[in-house]
Amino acid sequence: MRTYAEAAAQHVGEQIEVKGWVQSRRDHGGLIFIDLRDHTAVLQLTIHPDKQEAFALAEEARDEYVIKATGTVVKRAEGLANPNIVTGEVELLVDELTFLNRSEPLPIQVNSDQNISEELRLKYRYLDLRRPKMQTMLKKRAEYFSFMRKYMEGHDFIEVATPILANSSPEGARDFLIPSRMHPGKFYALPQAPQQFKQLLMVGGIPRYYQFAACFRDEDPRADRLYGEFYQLDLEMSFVEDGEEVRATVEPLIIDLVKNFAGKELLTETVPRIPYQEAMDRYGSDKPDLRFGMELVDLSEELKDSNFGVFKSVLADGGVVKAICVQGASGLTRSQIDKFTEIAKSEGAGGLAYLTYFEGEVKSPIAKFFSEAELARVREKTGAKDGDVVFFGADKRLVVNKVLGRLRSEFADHFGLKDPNKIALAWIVDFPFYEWDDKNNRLDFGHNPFSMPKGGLQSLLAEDKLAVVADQYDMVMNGYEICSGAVRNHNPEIMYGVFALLGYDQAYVDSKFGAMINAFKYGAPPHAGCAFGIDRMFMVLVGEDNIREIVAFPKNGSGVDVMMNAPSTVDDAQLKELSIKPTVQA
RNA sequence: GGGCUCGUAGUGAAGGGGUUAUCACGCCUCCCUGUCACGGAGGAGAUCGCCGGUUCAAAUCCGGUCGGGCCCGCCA
Repeated sequence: MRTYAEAAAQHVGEQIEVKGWVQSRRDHGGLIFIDLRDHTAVLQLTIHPDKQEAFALAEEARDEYVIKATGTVVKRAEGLANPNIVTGEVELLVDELTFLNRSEPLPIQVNSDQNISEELRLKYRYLDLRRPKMQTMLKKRAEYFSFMRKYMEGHDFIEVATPILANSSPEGARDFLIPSRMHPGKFYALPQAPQQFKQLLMVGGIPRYYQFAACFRDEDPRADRLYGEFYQLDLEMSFVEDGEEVRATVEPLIIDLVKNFAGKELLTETVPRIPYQEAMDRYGSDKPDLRFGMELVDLSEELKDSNFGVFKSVLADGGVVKAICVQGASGLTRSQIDKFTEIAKSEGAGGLAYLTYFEGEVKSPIAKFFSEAELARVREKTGAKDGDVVFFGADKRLVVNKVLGRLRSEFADHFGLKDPNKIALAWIVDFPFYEWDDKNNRLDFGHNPFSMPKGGLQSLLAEDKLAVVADQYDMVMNGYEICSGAVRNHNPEIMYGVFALLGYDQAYVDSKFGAMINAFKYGAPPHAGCAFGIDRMFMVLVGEDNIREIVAFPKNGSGVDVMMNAPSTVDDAQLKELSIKPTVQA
């Protein structure tokens, strides 16, 4: 069987057989056309009444019937070609027609561009996948995987599969637990990432490992975060002591993907390395979108003597006053500004003060609190021009950065500053090893407890534990975190040390990470690696803003597979075998 | 767990206290030999998510509830 695209191009004049779905049927009474669809194209079948059996069937054909037709590929007569389809120069003059399967009227239309609710698309995903957009997506995704695999193989990475039935990990996300039949009362867990296994591979003498790793986390989803399961391009390299070596190894792959797979333009050929603190100060985010400017400006010094009560008290409490200048924002309506204010509040701001520059004047309810000199300094430092608006954040540094960082992104969306044809990459480096947990009022790990503190054991002695820096790095693509990695801690002494600072003793570390810490005692090489969130990266590369668009069978926002009805109840016999007794009735 | 938002024939949308709830696609019947999102004539199909309240009267207003989406929390 030939594809329709081939048939059109190479088999004119020949007798061929085609199979496919009825895309549409046009019945002219004495002549019937059927647009037949396969995975390559749509081909017009022409059925004349002199082929009695075929014609009778053609009258019965409906959308999405699966049919087989034999006939002759003929060039269409002058003026009858259809330039809108690839097979438009030809048609199949049908001799015989067979129904391979009928179709009931469809719950969602396959041959239409109309919007369909995601709920229905997911319920009838097998129909949704027939649409050209989804067909293209799946093909593109396969190509994407192939692209990455070739690169990894070409750089001496060895693919190793690690267990799916693994152990519950004490830190991190919520686990998916699997009850053990053979060991009643005990549980496996699906891996949140193959972190420990890949480090053990390094100890096992594998020089470079990679894997398309399935990762499982039971946390609430987002538009850029799948529920339950997702894939990482997971990799690790032994005898690496400097994270730059990992970054330099994988960076060309990502650049190649941007330029040659996605066909997009890089904002800068050289990928900047931005220290975490600098990213927070300048962009208010550890995953800044660098396609646009609108950087945060610190005005604490310039406004330290202002008469504005809010700023005054914040600065007195050791807080900061920062601002972003939004170009052309003077045209925002009151209700639009209210919306941005709500967003600011949702991130912890008390309100949203601003200065509007319009027709040579500064207009603002708060302008009267500032002296001419102060206003001049604000204007100079923010670079505000006529038509711009300067929005302020005043609070503790962390809060201000978060609020203005979010606003920066929201304003960029509003004003269309996120060029879909451009990709901006950055490495964010030097993450803090520890951070302060406000809720529990204690020190906690910032990111990954397995990364090496920069400066090793010595660094842990620092007075300010929050100043300890992890040799850890994230890659950011257009404001999305697409990769996280680190130079790992392969030294048992330092491992015990980083946990000791949080009050965990040696026995605790042994009990939780026994296999790994034990392995480190037998000649573990230094190693480093990273993992790319490849679903999310694919989403950004193909310009989608919802990650469910690029997955064949995603769960919905409530973690439900609406097509398969998972999760579901199970037989009592199954539960009994697993020694499980539910405390709630579903 | 919290905030915002949406829910009207199979699908997508319009309407917004008062006659028979509007349109497009799809579906059914009939006509049609060059269409290609064919065309023409006719038809069926909706307890306006659910429950309650206000009212002479609720799809419309109010309260609750269920379901979807986005966000916060969460995601070492």
